[in-house]
Amino acid sequence: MNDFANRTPVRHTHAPMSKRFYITTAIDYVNGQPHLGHAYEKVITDVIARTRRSLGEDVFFLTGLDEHGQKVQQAAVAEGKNPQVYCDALAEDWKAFAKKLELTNDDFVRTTEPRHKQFVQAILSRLHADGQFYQETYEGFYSTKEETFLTEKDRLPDGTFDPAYGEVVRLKETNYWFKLKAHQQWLIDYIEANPSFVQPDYRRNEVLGFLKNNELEDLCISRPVARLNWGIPLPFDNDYVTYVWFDALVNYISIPAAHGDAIVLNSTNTQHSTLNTQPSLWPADIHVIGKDILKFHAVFWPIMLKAMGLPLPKQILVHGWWQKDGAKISKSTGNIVDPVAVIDEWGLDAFRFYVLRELDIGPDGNWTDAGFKSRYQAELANGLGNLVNRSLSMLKRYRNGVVPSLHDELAPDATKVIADTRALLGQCELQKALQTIWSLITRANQYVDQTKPFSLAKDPSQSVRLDQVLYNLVETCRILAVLLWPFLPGTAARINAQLGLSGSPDKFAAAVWGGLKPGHTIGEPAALFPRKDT
RNA sequence: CGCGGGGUGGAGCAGCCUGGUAGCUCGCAAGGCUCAUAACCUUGAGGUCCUGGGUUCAAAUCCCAGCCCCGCAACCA
Repeated sequence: MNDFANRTPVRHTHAPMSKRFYITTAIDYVNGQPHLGHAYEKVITDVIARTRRSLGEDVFFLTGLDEHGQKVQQAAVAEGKNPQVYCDALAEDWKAFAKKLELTNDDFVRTTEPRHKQFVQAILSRLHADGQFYQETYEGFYSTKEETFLTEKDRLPDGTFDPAYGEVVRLKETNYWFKLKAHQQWLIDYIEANPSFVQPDYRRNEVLGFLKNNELEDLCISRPVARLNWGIPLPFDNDYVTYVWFDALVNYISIPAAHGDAIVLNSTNTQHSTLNTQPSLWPADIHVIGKDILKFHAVFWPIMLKAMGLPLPKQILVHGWWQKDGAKISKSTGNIVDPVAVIDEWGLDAFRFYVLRELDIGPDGNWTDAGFKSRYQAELANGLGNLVNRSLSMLKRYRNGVVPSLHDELAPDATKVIADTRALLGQCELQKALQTIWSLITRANQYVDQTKPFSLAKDPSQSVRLDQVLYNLVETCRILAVLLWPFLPGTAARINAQLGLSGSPDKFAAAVWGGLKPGHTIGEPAALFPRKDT
């Protein structure tokens, strides 16, 4: 379970000073159950991470948990537990969830860990010393029930507040604020000059629209301990804890710091350091997030980083939300998809395939059980599974499983698909990549129909031709395993095993025609995606 | 004047930025094949590309106006 951290030092020794491909998911609020949205974001990120590794890059993939805040505190108290004990138990569930999804994360951050808290305090001290914060007293309407300040927007048309807020009182509270508003124009200029910073483009436009039409307010970064004590104390004022921004977002750099990233460690010092500042992790290459937290990542976070003197992440990749059966996913109405239940029934790869194939990164999507079954049956069972099964079965039956001489009739098609897939993967076009890979499956199935190996097998004079056809088919299956590995790692491994190959098809470099050697004996064919007749 | 997303053959979608025979998956119909998970291959039927204007030699695609759906705040990715 806790093998994440152990991988990192090993990789470090290989390339200690070169920039690694650093990709993150948002960290999830621990006080909730993992659901489809969480699974989706993690799977997307995992596929990108696996893709980069397959292409030979040194990758660091981070995911984790946000564990501070009022809700956790309250929930823990309600159960009569210490908040840390409460979080520790939940964190095990989330780690199990990551394992269920077979994520290849290199670390798993928890914001209650000392390594994170220490870094947060260090960076807060540094920024405080730099004069980035100031204190101000805010007076406003406060809901004692919800423990939150209300704004004019929360007023009902008749001027009152919704009864759900309970008693609303005027309250004065002094807090620390981060100087955000001064950087508005800088951020606009930056986003305009860097079109790939926020993707897809329509999300970028949304951010620019927001920035151009609204005046930024400075960011309140603290809460009095009297109101919230489950948080990281401000190092310069123990009467406060830091609020979510300087806690959760900072995970993206606190973990690099914990791994010795020089550029991040330097940022906690006010004086210039002679440390080697050659980057190893930071800046992140991609932050994968949901559309709901776009503002935090595309507005607050860049300005925070600017204040810290750190470079900005290269890209914020924003995905959409899932609906189920055309309606909002809602626990209260029972309109939910339980990813664990789906995985248990259909297998992890079927789940990964559906969410990646059904929905492009960006738009909202719609989960339907019928659609899931349809894709499982049509694309996985009848498409991929059947092609591999029929190809290997014929080699087994007609040639006793021995790979014949090289032949390259399908090589041009395969090579084209390999090149296209590679280009699409480089752009994180996961859905289009899958469509492209499937075009090779379709091509191979057509090839069977056109060449009729089962007929050739009945005519001894066609033996050479049969060898040629069989080689093309089996070699195509081998290449498919390599192309599919980032998406369907288990299936790719099973194809490889059925081909009698050792090792994992996890290197894109192996996607070159002619990899299967004549004389090699394949393993036993077996259905990859058993048909489900229910 | 809330904001955002969308209206394309029976269903679900792509195309629209960078105008030029309307494409994909599923479903349906007919045919072929039998190696394979009753899977595979071919062909076909089926579309006022929401409406009305405009620009253009040419608009699903650009511009204007309108109509209609769907989300919107803490269960939230």
